Amino acid sequence: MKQNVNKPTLQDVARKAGVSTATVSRCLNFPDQVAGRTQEKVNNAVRELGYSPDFGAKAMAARRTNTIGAIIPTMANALFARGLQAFQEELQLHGFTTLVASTSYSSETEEQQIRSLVARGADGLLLIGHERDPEIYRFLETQGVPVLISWVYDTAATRPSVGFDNAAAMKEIANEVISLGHRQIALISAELEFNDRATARLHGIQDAMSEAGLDASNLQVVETYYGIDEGAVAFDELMKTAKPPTAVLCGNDVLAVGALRRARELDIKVPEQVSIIGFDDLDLARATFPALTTVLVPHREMGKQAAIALASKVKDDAPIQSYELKTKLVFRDTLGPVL
Amino acid sequence: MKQNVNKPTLQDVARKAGVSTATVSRCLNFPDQVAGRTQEKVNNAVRELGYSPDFGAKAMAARRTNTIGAIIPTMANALFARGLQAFQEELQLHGFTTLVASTSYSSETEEQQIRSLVARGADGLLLIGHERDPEIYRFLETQGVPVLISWVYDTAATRPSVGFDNAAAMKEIANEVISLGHRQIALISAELEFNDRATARLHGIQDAMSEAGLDASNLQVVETYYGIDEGAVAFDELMKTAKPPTAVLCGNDVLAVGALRRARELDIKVPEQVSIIGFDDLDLARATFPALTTVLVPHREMGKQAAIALASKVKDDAPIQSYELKTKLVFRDTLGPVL
DNA sequence: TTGTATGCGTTATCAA
DNA sequence: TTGATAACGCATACAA
Repeated sequence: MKQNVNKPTLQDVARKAGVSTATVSRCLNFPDQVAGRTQEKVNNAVRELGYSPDFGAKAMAARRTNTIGAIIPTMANALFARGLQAFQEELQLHGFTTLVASTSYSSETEEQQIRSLVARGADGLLLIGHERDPEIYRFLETQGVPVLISWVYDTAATRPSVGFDNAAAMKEIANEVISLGHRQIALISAELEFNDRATARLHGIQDAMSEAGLDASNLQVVETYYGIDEGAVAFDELMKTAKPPTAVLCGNDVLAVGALRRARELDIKVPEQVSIIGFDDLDLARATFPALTTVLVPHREMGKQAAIALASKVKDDAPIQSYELKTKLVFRDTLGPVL
Repeated sequence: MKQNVNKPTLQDVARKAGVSTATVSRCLNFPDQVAGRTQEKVNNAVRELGYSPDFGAKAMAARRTNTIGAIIPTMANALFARGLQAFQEELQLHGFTTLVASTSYSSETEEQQIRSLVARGADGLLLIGHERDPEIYRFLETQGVPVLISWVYDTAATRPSVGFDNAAAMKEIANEVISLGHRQIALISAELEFNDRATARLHGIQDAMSEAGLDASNLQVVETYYGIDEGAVAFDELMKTAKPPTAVLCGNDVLAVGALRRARELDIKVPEQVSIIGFDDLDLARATFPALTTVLVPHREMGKQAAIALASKVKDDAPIQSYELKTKLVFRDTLGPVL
């Protein structure tokens, strides 16, 4: 590669304005320390040259980047987008830029992304879920990069987190399902490995069932990727088993929408023949027909609180306070009693 | 802020391994140029110290970052996510990292993001649509950062692009609508200012109508943000007008899903009473009931081709070839004849 | 195969 | 209020 155009540097601006580089730097960062006339000269030079400071050089000299990294499993659906948006907006208020990376639910990719963001000088990191190789946590410690875990709140965890109790949320809706007479229950879940949210949700159902005296064999679990089509396929699978479930709980709304679509294609009435329950309460959940019964997760609030916690940690080295958000059942039209 | 932990540097590694910094650098970047025993010593030191190279310093010294920036209007829905994912995957194959930023459809924010990514050393940039302040294009030229425009293909444009003909795509579906007898037509569009895709789609409809001898007054246009709820509100508005449309074209599937939801809430039969047409053919379009008639945009292929074009431009300074992708009408269940 | 020395673009310290 | 200059962490041309 050749870089045939040379980006203007502080030097160039200084030369053009007839001042020193130090003055230009000050003029850009602390304008009040510079005389009005000098400011003008500098600003003109900056404009004429189309100067833009080099981030790398700046980071190196200033020893901080005002950048926070966020690593989420996927951008392919609205699952994380909503919370992330709020996270980003709040951080901007605090003067931080957010760098986003996604992992496609691969712990290997996540590790790469973590290293990449740290290398890029992220002053702090937002990660989803606790579960990952201890080696990574060690790495982050030696690098001195503060981390905040989100999308989960687990009192048993050693690290601070801003999120909700995945197990309790799922247990709550499972209790409703059971109280409506459902005995054959299924869960369409994300892959469980390295996904403590998904695992916790499964445990929530198992808890509810065992408390209701239901045998574990009454629960069928299908693990799949997140996606509408995947939800449809999983639903198909479940309906073909010897004892098809009368209630299908889904790890998220996207999967539930897929299940709902396939139910319609198979001419299975929802909720008369099968109940389908989502998780997250995305916009999507109200767009289907029948509208999806689901669990509301306050994503925006979660993103905002995570941003506040991380910003104050990075700026003032304040210890991160864990913060629990409450989920809420949203009853719409896809959950009904067993007939 | 205090950084109480000091990140290990090349120096530290070199000292620990008992070699020079140059050797460490080589060992990390060109392992074959280093003796086996030396490699071991260095790698051990790297591991023990948890060393990770400083991106800023690296970029400054190497004068390139292997980073491509992509700036999209929003991450809040799947509209851009699908194409971006493919873009990113392809770039990774070519050894590039992708940095993503979003603008919330604000041209001001877009300018900030462009400057930010350039400052961060992006070797190239992917931008959506042609229309923006000429000043920005000048800036990018003085910075020597190659730009590729996507999501549009416009033979009239001076800059190379990888995308599709928005006007033609919308015109094609509008022709179908008109041939089914629709005379009162509406468009629920994104805001038109600084959005040449939305503008082109509007023109496509206008073209089709004028060719069919329909007066412009038969077309109602509602501009709104992208979102399911926004689509619902816009549909509401349209149905309250003196001459409600019999066909509602939407700038994208997300708006169409919202319109569809509101139609159901208002007990308006689709497509018997009103036809609703989407754009993009997201997964979403098959999840609704009735399933959405829409225009397929090959997002993944578009992202991939954009990545290929941009990568070869950055690596080999090859001129960017514009590339046109074809859209396709997808007839499902929301478009019918006027009864 | 390895080491030395220099420069990358910026900030920040110290003088003037 | 300004200027000279020393870091910052790394890559690389050149020497050994």
